[in-house]
Amino acid sequence: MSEETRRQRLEEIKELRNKGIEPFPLRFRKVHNTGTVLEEYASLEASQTKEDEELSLAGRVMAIRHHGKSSFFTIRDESGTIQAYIRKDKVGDDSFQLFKKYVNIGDFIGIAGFPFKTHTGETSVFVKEFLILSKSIRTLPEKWHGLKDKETIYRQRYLEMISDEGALNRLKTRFRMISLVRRFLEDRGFVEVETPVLQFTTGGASARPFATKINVFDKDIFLRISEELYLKRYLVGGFERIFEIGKNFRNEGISYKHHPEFLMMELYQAYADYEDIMLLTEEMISEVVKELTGSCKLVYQGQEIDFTRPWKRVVMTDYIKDKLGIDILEDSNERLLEFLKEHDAVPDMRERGHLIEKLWDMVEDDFQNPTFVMDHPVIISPLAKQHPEDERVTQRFELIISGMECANAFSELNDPVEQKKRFLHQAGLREAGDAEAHMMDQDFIRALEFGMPPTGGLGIGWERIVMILTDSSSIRDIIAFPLVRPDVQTDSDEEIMQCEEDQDESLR
RNA sequence: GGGCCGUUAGCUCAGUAGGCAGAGCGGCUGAUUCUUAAUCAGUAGGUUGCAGGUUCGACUCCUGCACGGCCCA
Repeated sequence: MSEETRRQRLEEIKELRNKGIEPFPLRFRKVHNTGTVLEEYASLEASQTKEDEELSLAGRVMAIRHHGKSSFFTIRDESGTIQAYIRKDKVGDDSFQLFKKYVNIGDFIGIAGFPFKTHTGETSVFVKEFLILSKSIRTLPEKWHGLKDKETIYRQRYLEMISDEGALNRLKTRFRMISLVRRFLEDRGFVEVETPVLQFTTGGASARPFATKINVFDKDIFLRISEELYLKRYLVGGFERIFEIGKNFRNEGISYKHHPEFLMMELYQAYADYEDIMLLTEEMISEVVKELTGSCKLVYQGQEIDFTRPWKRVVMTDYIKDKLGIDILEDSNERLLEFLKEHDAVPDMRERGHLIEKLWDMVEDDFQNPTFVMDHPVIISPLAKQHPEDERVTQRFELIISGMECANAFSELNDPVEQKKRFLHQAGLREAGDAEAHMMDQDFIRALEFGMPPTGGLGIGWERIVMILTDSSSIRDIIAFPLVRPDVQTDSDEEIMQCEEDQDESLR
């Protein structure tokens, strides 16, 4: 085991302290970044030195190549990796011995020196002084093959970040994207607001919530499944353009595109309808894609995806009729069920809405390029306003990219009487055993009774879009710390024992 | 929930009709003042995921369990 390596490192820490060297000092004056240094001195000639320049860098030691009286090593900081060169005649015997004996791969060190280029033309730092900033007592994953084991990657993502630059960049893309979305919306007058995560009545989506207990009230309480119903209360209160970016929680399965806690963005624009929102969605997403990839076209899992506007629009009922020969507005429940039976796709719940959802699932995969699927039936859209030209459907759209639902939007239902009717229908489904049906939210109805302006609303699951931007096959690849089943062995016993052993050792 | 696959040194991976458990990287010791997957010599490191079973003998075959991955619901 590398238990031996750990003990060696712990021993070295003691030795350093005995020499009066603190292996975990408080701070270091880091002046330069490796990235900017590499850029700034790129034009040096091979073998050229700049002895009058002073550099101060810090980072993790990623590789060391000892050569007797000199050593090359690389350090990595957030901006990149740079090579450094340390030589006995430059730093003195003691310092050089200290480096050779006590600096290991994985340690953080700070270095002071000057820039130069090696004979082979690599920009490097000639070390005049160094300082150990943090000792590592565990072995890093192998440098060449990196970390491959999915389980270790998910449980110890920091290891993947250290050993796989691609993984680090995927996460950086995620956070950069969120920042771009914020700026985009703020530039257009949207205000970022917040809504409660803990709710007694969850709503705004069809999903099972996580339930917990709140002690002060001794009552069951849920984690939100969407932000919608509270955001609309802001509109009742007088806000006109709002958005929220935050985690939502759904107590459902995990798949390549589902994760129990996920990033949701919702926005609401008063006096707008779903047409306005469709244009906004196109503009926002294509701008973000272009900013992050430099192009409107990219390849996702071997398939080209073209974000060039305008995006294709498809009316849901027409598409299903063309594709499956089923009229989801007119055909009887028996006909729908019969068709689903033929295709071995009968859902657990058999209310009409479930049958329609299932039929849609059968064709959703057809869309690779961004496509708006529009005008969903009222029965599966309890929060959307009816279409003035056809009362059986709503002014709603979903955005499908690479077969994944990436956005959901509608002209918001603001008629309190109609909304109550829709909730009552949902309550009926709940009675019938549909755990995902919407809960009745009396206060929300009351809010609507005070009046909410006509409003267009939108929800985007940005994580799926990051997947596409980073060519990730699973949503877990762009969630830094995805949910994994607790590993009893390593998460408790072993680690606790190890802590105790370390304690014992330090007492000796 | 069902099917398939995986779990061997810190990491990446080999392995055998069932017959002493291997390599590379990393570690340690030594050599080496322009290397860059540095090189060279030596060396340590394993409850083969866990628990049973079959067998003279199991990393290998069987059963159960745990964790993970992929596909399906």
